[in-house]
Amino acid sequence: MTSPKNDKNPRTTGRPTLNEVARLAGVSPITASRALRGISTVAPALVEKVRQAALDLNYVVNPAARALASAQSHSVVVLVPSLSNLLFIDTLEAIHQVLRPKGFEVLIGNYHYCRDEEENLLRNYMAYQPRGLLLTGFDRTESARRMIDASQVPCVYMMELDAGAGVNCVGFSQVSAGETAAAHLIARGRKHLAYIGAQLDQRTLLRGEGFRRGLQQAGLYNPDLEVLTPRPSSVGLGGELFLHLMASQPQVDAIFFGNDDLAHGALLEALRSGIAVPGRVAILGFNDLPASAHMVPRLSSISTPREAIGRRAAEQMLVLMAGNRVAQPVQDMGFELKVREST
Amino acid sequence: MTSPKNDKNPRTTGRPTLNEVARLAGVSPITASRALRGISTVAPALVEKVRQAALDLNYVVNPAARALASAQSHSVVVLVPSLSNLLFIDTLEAIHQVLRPKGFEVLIGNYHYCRDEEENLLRNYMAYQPRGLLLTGFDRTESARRMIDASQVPCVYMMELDAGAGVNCVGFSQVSAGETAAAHLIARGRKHLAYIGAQLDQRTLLRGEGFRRGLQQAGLYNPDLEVLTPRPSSVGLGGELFLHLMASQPQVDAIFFGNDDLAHGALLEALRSGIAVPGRVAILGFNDLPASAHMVPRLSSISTPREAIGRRAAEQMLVLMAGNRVAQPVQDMGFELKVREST
DNA sequence: TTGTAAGCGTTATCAT
DNA sequence: ATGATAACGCTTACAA
Repeated sequence: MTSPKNDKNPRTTGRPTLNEVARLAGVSPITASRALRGISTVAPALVEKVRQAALDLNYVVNPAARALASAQSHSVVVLVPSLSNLLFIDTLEAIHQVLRPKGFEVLIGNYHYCRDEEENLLRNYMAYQPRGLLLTGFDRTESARRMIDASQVPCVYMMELDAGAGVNCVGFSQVSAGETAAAHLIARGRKHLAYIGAQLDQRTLLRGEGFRRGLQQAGLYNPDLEVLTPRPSSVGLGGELFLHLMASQPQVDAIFFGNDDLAHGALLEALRSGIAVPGRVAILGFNDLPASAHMVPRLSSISTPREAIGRRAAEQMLVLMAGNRVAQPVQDMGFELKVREST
Repeated sequence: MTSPKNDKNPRTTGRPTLNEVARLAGVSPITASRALRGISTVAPALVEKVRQAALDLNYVVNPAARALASAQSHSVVVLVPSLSNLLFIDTLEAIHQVLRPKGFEVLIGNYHYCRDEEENLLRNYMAYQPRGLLLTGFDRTESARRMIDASQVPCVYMMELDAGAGVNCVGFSQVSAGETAAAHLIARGRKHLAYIGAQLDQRTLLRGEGFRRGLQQAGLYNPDLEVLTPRPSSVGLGGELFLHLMASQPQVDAIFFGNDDLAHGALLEALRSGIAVPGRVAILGFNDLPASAHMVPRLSSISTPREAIGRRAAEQMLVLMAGNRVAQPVQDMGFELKVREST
């Protein structure tokens, strides 16, 4: 004489089921299912009834049952090389914002700029039968590549651009960002331009390549002024590398940093040791973090559309997961040079 | 005459099932299930057989089927108020590090310091029947609270401490952190001490309260020197509030900032406008972000054990999810005052 | 347009 | 210690 469903049954969750919604709405379960999923074959009046019943019962679908019945999960895996970089946080936020309202759950993996770790994460997350893969760049192990191909799971690559057949990617040209940096500093009349990059991931390398190319075209390239280290990028490291370079190559009059953290460190050490910026040396950053506009002097930087990249990539993913081909598989979201006081 | 299972059936995933493993091992599916789950009633010899069969077939359990049958997922929901703060990133990383190897998937929700958004996330994520909840602090809507209680899902609260019965929490006393800040600045001989806090979450308020208490005990409290704004915390805002306070209350000779971002902004603006730090005004931050030690002057700050909090909270959760009670439900991880140049 | 029947892959229950 | 059986809550296939 109590509640009709057995609350003590450990196999139930105690939550209302689609059956109960259907009963309350006076339709069959499958009709309720269709109504709730917005399948057009259901009469508007019934849809309304079912909606109301679901609301009344506080019904939420059981994702496990749905996934089992349809052999499709609703999870999308996103793999990024770092979380301590605001860059990827902004991108992740945007992805969440697009995917969550559509009922997808986002599984985040951080591989700490390590190819093997990315491969591992991929292998692990594949067990969840993800509906989609959002990956960062194109630099990964052969096994990882094979897993992705073999899985047949739709994949969107973020941050970089690649014209390969069947590749969906959203980003910008890292190389031309580097070229733009070079052009800007050269236009400022600088003659001894250096590049400082850390955490040598593909994109840092690509930017350095663009920068070098720009210098070469102007006949200003000097390999001694290229500082590359695999150490993880940080404010402290930026300061350290800056001081070392200024001491060993005193003729340097402009430095392009692979990212803003490094540039902040340089600015701070310049202040501490009385090196005039941009008087003696111009400093240009990359990514345009929120703090950059407030540095002393205010840091010129190349602003990257990380939020837009996340949004667009997620939107592409939605199209792909719906079984369609995206109209424009390669999306160049560009970048913007912000000229402030440091250059 | 082809493969025994119909590869064209859209309802299957094409992956090997427990049934096939069982068949290969020559046991019943349930025995295979038990063997794979490490349930002790299975004979060692059979366990070995099943293990081998699973390996041979490259079997991975179907999480959806498992969740449906057992009414238990393997996902743990973590809700944080922000991701743009390195604080929570470090905590999340640690949580992942503990939970992922144990086979749990971590679902992250960012509620942007908004109680209603937290409530929404909670409601949404509850549909996944999470096995555990890792929440930030104790300040939430009544509905959220009720949902948590009603769900019976084990919960660990991070960042703050609370001696309530049956509450599992890992953090430190925000109030005594504030008191420590006051004591330090007072010991430095400062007489006009201000508190600047933004993004008025519970913890910022609590720290302010501790700071105020410290000042009151020394007879140094002045309500005019308490600047609280709900605007989101940022470097830019810190600079702005700093300049405004110094102009309106020129007697101020020490400022405790609710977090390091704000303090960085203050330091930068002090530099720009020639306000001597710590000469004219001492600046103390909170959280000790990586950049703090490199500011000019180097920022004194209260360092918080965010990584340890995440790790410990996840470990508590593991205990709880195993159905046990944690030995020490309230874990004070402390904090550490780092005295550098700015105070 | 709606409904019936069956099954997705796993685990709980209860028997042996 | 092992197994037969019946769910778990939903969706696909097909029928009406």
